[in-house]
Amino acid sequence: MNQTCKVCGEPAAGFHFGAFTCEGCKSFFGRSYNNLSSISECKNNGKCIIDKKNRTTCKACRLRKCYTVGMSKGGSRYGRRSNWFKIHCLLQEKHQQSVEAAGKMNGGDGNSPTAVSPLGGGGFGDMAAAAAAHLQQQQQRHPHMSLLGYPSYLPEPFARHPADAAAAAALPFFSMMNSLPSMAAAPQSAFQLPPHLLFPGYHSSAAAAAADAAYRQEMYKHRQSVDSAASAESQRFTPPARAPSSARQTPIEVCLGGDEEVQSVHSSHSHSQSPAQLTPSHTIHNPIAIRATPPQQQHQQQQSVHNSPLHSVSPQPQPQPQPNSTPLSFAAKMQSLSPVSVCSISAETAASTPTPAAAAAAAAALAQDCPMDLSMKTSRSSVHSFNDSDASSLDDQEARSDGRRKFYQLEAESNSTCSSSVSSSEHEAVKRQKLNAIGEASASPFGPARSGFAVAHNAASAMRGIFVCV
Amino acid sequence: MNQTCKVCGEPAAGFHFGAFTCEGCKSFFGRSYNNLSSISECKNNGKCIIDKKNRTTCKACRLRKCYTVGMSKGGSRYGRRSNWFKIHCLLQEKHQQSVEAAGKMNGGDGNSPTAVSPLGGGGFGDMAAAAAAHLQQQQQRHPHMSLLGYPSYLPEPFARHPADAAAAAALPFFSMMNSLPSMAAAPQSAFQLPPHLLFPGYHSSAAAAAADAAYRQEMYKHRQSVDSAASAESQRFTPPARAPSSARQTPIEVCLGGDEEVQSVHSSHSHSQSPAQLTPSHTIHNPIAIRATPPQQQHQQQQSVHNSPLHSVSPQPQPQPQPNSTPLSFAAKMQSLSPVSVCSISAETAASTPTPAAAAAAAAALAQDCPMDLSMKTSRSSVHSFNDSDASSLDDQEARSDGRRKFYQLEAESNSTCSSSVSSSEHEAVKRQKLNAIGEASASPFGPARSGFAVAHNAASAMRGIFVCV
DNA sequence: CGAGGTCATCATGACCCGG
DNA sequence: CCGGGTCATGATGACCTCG
Ligand SMILES: [Zn+2]
Ligand SMILES: [Zn+2]
Repeated sequence: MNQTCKVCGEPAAGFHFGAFTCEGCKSFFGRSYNNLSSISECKNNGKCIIDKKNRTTCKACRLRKCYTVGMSKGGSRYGRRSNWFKIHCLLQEKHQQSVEAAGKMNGGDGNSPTAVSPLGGGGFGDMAAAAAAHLQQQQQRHPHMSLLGYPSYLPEPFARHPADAAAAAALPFFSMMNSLPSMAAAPQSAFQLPPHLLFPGYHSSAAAAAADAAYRQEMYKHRQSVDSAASAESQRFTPPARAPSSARQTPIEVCLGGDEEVQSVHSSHSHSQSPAQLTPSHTIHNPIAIRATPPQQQHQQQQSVHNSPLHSVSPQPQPQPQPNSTPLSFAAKMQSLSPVSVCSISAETAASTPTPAAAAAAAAALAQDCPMDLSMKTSRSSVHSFNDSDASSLDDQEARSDGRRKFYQLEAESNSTCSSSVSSSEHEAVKRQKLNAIGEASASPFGPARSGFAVAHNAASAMRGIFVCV
Repeated sequence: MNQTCKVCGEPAAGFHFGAFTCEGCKSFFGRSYNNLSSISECKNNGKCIIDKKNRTTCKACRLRKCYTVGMSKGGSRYGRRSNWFKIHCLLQEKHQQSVEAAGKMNGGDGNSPTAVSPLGGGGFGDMAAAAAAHLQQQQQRHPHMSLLGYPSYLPEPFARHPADAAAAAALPFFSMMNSLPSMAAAPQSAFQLPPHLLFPGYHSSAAAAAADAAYRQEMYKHRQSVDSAASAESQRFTPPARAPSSARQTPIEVCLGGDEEVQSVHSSHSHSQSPAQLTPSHTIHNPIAIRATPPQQQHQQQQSVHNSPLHSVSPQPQPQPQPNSTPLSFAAKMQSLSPVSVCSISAETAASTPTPAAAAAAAAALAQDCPMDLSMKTSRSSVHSFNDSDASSLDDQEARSDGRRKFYQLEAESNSTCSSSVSSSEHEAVKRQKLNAIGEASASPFGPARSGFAVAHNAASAMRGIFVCV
């Protein structure tokens, strides 16, 4: 390969999380992404230069550089080929079709609703194809904005506090970003995916700026949540915890609910009857919900999904408390950006909420609780302080012993037969703690912007197995 | 106590190594002092600000700050009171005497040979008293220059390479230092000990600059030794290793030789007959060779030492290959500065070399192999790669398996009865490795300046139990 | 091939003990 | 009281397995 780590310059071990990185930076990103609390602020205004020698000296700048070079959970691959490869192949095909379609009949605003990629039965590209088909159906203006972890190109005022302004000024091409708002706000092609997802090693300045903004935003949110653990603003979306009757409204349960009515390709039902009854963490680690079916079948499935009354997501309520054309909405949108966006949920499901209002709530809750992948364990063989009081069915239950834990809700299986999980092994306890950490991080004040992307949420949640969480 | 750590600002745990520090900074200094190889260069030109948050992010700057606030191995205490307290009490007394003596008869250049402190039998202050008495006898111009780890105030050209110049410019009061060369080069009082040793918490700018220079010098030496592991310049002082016949010239053996003819107060002879025969590391950990005898007796001992033909150190050969008045000699002197200087040798001895030439060689060798205290273990319960081939008597033997190991010489006991140390426990192996590391660090190109302080070396080596190594 | 888990290794600092 | 040893804890990254 002969590539070097885009983060530290060491010889790269491969293409990890969307960029060529070494083993160390790969592990670091995998560890740090969900664990912002372990990263302390840079003491050098974020201007640290990361190389092989001092990559461990400033975790903030290292993570920032990870984002800058295009790393994200969304840039990861599922299956034998990388996401990048799949999307690249699909999108090239798609772009070609779109171009020739535009040249032939010149329809629409460029997002001509062409057929889904005939690239077909190869077995890859399905995920992006599904997303493309659905998003084209929805006629979204910025379909890629929250797809695959890539935030929008919208420039941000960058005036949260002086340090932010300084960091923005330090960005090499940020001024160029500001001078091209139209390109950023209104991409010409509906499937103009970010180049760093299309071509590894290539990262546009806009991508770098957006990644940097995403990183800073994430850190900002984290700081907010750390500083004010239980602020009043976080009450806007009160977690409906500990109420089994309101299970329909818990965020993850919405993700996983109605699983039985969706055919499962990599379903975990086969071994879900194990005596331990599979705690949620285990469930998350099941095969990822990427459909490996050909596009035609995928199309049919989507149609069926849309025909089902449970999946009536087309007329979304779109609750947007903020106007979306003022500069403030820009900031609000920026605030809703999350550096990592694809929420890998096992047991592929669709957003199967009974009512549109519930669907919107589910989308909002999704936004609140995602990203929620339970990646690498950060601690091993340590008993921790988790109380093994009775641990009756992690689902819809609030951890109540540790002061730092807020809540967590998670439906272990689609059908709620798993009401008595044993949670015996500490392995699961560790993962439960991770869940708590995620819930804690997601409890940050995150109000106005979350619903601003409800439409994207719904679009994503209508896709089976792919959940885009901003 | 209500003091704060002078390094990081955390509430201090006590007075450690010459400054009020927290537990962390104390441990860090104890670990890092002998272990420069574990400290990588600062990526921020040494301008990192050390506080509680980011004290672990830049070890170079942390260690530099440790030196800046006056920490040194020589600042440590032996006994119930701290070194600082002892010297403080003695020197205050001494200074008072000197002042009133100067006011009365106005003799000499301020170093009036007054009687040694009558503070006497209290049991503390003896070490400094001995040093004071001897140094007054020798009429050294800069007696404190290499005493107790405090380097001279000589300014340095600071033009090793551009980074050095920048670092020097960053020093707050360095320009002031350059404007006062006379004060720095010729202290008015013979016992004008550095204020940071007299008053904890007080650090003059000169002290800070000198500490910084010492730190940079140490790092420079280390870098040199790392870059060119076996450079030609290091051959100038070939270690007389592996030759038992030349044991008289091995550096440490010179320190410890002739021990039987010096009365031992805290001698380790009582338990030196243990079956393991006490590897050198163990010997170093014996009670430190600070005389606890009253000054009068100390005075007599010194006299006897000087009367002995073995200790004819008064007419030192003073091999100085460089002239000592040119600017180059400044740099050379600066190069000879070591941040930590008091070499605590167990089994208190005097420099008992047969010939003056050998005494000079011993001083040079001392300078080469000190500091050599074997402080805290850095690795535990790891077998390492040390070859346990036969390990016959660590003394005067060269470690020959590891490529990075250079040599080490150490006389375990004064009388060479310990020719068959077992070195069975890996505990000792670890310490042996530390010895190797020290030898490695001291094998750096260090030529012209070492002998430049031969007079100080001899003065120090003539003092029993206190060895000043620059 | 890449994601994620494992675990040897190391740095850190709170704690303890001996002098 | 301080130097130094101990060791629980956390971070790191090379290596491995699985899909
Ligand atoms: Zn890297
Ligand atoms: Zn400190």
